[in-house]
Amino acid sequence: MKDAAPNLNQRIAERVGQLRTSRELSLDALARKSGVSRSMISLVERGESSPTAVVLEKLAAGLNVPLASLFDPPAAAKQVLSPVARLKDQVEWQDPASGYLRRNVSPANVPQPMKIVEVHFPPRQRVAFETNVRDVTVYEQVWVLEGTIEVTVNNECHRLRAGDCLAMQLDGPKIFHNPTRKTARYAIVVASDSNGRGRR
DNA sequence: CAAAACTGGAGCCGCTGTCC
DNA sequence: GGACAGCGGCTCCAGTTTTG
Repeated sequence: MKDAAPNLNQRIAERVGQLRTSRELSLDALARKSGVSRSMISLVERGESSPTAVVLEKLAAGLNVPLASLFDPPAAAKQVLSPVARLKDQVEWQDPASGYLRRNVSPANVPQPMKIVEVHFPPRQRVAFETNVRDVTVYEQVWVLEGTIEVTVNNECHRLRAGDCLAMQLDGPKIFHNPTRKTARYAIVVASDSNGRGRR
């Protein structure tokens, strides 16, 4: 899926722009909320930059959505809401910085509070999310399917092997690290407390 | 060391609201 | 209606940081 990347950048661009305007945030306002410069946000919204996972996570926090929902098609495009997401239709995105590959497994835009994401995490790589506090509570569970990863949440490091599952809340910095020489594969289940709140 | 990602400042342009 | 100010979006640029 190499040629899908520009398409996906376009999708992220539309999605970020749509979420920002729906929250009535200017570039400046989102820049202040997310900690990403407005120049960068402008580049992302025009699809002229390949943002890293760290930047996207900051933007997602500023927009009060889970990172995974930045890969959903824009609301206008959700004409047919299928409860099934076929493998070929599941969006894949690769972090240009670490090379980690994530796939949104869950069907896009279904009105449910949880999402499943599959991640292939390259050997020796490390991704540090700052994870700003959101107005809504976001919960995550990481279930390791293959290999070993270390997840540091609130300064506590958890070494997870195949079959292990870690539950955490997205309200502080977290670091994903694969200390081994083998790609790790894990599933993330993300759920948010989206009970209407999130207005601030 | 080079390239890419990223930041922050400055300037330009278009739109909108207000005042005379 | 025209002048003006304020705001938002975009672009350019110089500089820093990170990564391979």
